[in-house]
Amino acid sequence: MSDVRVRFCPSPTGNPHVGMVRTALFNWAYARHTGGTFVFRIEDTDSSRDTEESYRQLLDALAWLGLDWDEGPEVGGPYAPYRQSQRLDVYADVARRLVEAGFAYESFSTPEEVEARRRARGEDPKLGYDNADRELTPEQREAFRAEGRAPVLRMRMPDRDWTWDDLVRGPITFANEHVPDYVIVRGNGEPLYTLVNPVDDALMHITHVLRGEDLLSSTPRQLFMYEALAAIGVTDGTTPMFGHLPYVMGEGNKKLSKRDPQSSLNLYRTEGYLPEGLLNYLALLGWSMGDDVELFSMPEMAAAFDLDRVSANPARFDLKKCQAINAEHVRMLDPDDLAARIVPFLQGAGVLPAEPTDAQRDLLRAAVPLVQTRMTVLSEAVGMLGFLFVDDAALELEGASVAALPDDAAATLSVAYDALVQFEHWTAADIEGALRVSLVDGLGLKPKTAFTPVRVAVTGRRVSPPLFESMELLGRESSLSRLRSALSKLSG
RNA sequence: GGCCCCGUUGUGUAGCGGCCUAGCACGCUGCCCUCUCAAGGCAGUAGCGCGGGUUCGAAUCCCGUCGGGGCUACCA
Repeated sequence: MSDVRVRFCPSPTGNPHVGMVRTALFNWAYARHTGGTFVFRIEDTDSSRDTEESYRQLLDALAWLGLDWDEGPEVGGPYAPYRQSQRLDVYADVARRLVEAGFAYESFSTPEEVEARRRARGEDPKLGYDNADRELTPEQREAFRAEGRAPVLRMRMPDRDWTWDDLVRGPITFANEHVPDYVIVRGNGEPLYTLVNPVDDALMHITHVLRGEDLLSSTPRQLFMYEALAAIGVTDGTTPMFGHLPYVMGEGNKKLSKRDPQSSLNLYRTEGYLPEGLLNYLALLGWSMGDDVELFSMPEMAAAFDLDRVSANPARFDLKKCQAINAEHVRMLDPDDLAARIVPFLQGAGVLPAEPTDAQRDLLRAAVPLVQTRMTVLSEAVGMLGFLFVDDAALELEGASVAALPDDAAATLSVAYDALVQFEHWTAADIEGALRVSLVDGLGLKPKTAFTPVRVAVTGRRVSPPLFESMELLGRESSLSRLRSALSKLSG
């Protein structure tokens, strides 16, 4: 095992989204590539926004995706607990020591007061906090408390510039005046991200921080936090390397937001994307393997993943491309595996019962090769294969498909029935042969014209898996029964 | 407004000074194959934001400019 320690530390708010998954994936891949440790930490210190349901979904999402973590909820680890809501005493202690050492101080100013002061000085009110509370005397602080004010805690930023060598962007510098005395603890005593994130990264010995670009500007303040933590003896002073991942964009030029339906991981799960397909696509958003290879498994990605191939420019989420990548993964699946993955979708649609019979499982397994190259997502199996499992009497003929049939469709069906009913062999090749002789040769129809009415009669749709193979799987009795039934519907 | 990041076809990328008359994939268009739809095969479409430099030579290096995005909270 290498010394590399990376982490994925989402806040449990709302539903898991694809941008979050991409961040998790890159961290996971880097840990697996380096033989390091992947830490999963829950940043649930905002009691007003965090929910238990969101927490459960987070665990469920990573498990479904197969992004296994080495330390974190449910598996534990040397720095447990990994839910920040269970570590509040740690942060309270650190905050107290930061104040005692002079790195942090109590601040009573309200945002309105800060703005008013800046205006009075003829300054831009948007400049933010003005360090007014830095040197309050004990008497002044008492006076504020007497007014009923509860102070926040702010870091006392030293007067210097901040530079680091970003893992994906190279050297980045922020000038001193653009890094404010930021708040680390709320007036009500709740610690903020600005405190808990670097504290835990330091305590958990994180070596590489790979996170979204939105956190770029908070890096300077965290750099100082590391120094402060070392100075008060909380850590040994090691600071992680930072790498800021590009945004995942939605439609237009906006960052993909949680509100955007296209960003919802659950959507992709319910539509039947394969975890490996979704992850493969997401990997392409900001990383490339090179050598014109863009189709790979997660073990292959882990073997190849390196930070120097991570791009800094924002990538737009392209559903079409995502579908294409997923379809490739569907095709790469072993048919038995595909069949097993399809079962829940057929069950969910009521096509299969909760406990499918052996005959149903065999039929599905036999049918899978017919649809494997035709599917983009698993949920499509319901529409493609449903006709195989429904009772003959319950088969519904799609209205539009029936309407598009030519006028002589009934006659075609009649001839087809007569040709097949006297036929004892029931293999795809025999069925095809019989229908070609009777319809194409006999009636002089084009193959497409000849077979479409039969297809609609047997499968209920104009578009279906290959007809003759489908009829073989369906069996002689069902096939003939459906021809009879369609014939009477068309004639009547 | 200030700060920071980003800038190769519609989209994602390869490219890290000459192999680029810019490659690959998705998309789109056409053709082939064909029992429908797919898959597959073939062909086509479209790009280095702009302007200066540096250099014998720039998509690749530098500067400027324009454009896009993010941050600017007692959210993360």
